[in-house]
Amino acid sequence: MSSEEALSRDVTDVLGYLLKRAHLQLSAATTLALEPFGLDPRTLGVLRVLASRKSTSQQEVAQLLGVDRTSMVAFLDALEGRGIVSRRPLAHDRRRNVLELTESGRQVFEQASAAEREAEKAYIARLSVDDQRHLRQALRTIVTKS
Amino acid sequence: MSSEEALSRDVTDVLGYLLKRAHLQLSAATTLALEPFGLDPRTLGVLRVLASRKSTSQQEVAQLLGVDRTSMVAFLDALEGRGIVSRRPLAHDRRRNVLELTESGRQVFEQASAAEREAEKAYIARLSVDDQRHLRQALRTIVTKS
DNA sequence: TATTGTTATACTCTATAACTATA
DNA sequence: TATAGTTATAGAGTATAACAATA
Repeated sequence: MSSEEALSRDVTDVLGYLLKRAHLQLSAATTLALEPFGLDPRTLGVLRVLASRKSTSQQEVAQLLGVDRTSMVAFLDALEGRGIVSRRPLAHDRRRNVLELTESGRQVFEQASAAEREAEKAYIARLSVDDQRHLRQALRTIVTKS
Repeated sequence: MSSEEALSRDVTDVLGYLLKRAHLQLSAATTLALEPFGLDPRTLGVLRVLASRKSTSQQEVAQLLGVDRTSMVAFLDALEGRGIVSRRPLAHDRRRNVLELTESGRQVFEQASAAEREAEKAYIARLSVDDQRHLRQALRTIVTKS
């Protein structure tokens, strides 16, 4: 590669910058949109996993979200304290906790999920509908391993 | 929004997840690719700014990269110690430091920049060339403010 | 002996405030 | 008084190690 080529590379040519900035910008917008519900994007992610499964353990949620199991404890302490999630030992393996959305937890989740979706829509509103679809699909493709 | 709609939303439908994961995955790959040069992606970003400008102050670099000016100090301490960047007070305003890539710094930058580019190419290799272009363009569009 | 949840700890990254030297 | 660089400090987020209860 010639020196001129390297020199001509702008910050907005660096994919890492673009992804980082896009993530930070959207994250800020989503955080704001979720504030009225007392949730942040990561906590909503926990609720989403719980909403999509009949019964889940803390470790299972952690693995699905790609976070450490120790990170789950504080999340669930807060969610349980607010009556959004119930946590009780599994009958036939008392090491595991069974996690479930409460009825009010499910309502909070659905409202907050809708707010998150609106924030995303607003963030990519400058793209055509086709470009929005292509962006999502391209990200899915590169993010999916193997 | 109906309950079924909210429930059907998978993690890979959430744009925030996709952007976060893509950023983390690419960041890991780029970090690995830059290791032989003793650089990480953010430090290479500093070098890129210096390579593209005749003369720069620490504050100017910080603003261009969107980081705090206090973050620059440690980066530049390390880069100066390795003889990659020179730092001297500006003659007619001795509060400011003039930052410049040294000759060997420029070589390191160009080699590392090429390695970064290769890592990016590999990361999005599963997309068609057209889709790669569209992805970059879509990200530029949404990241660019106003 | 291995696993789940928990706690304590440490490490990275970044932001805030205060200090210095210059202007 | 305002600004550039610096330093010290604190906060968020995450990872590691060790522990108790259970299998």
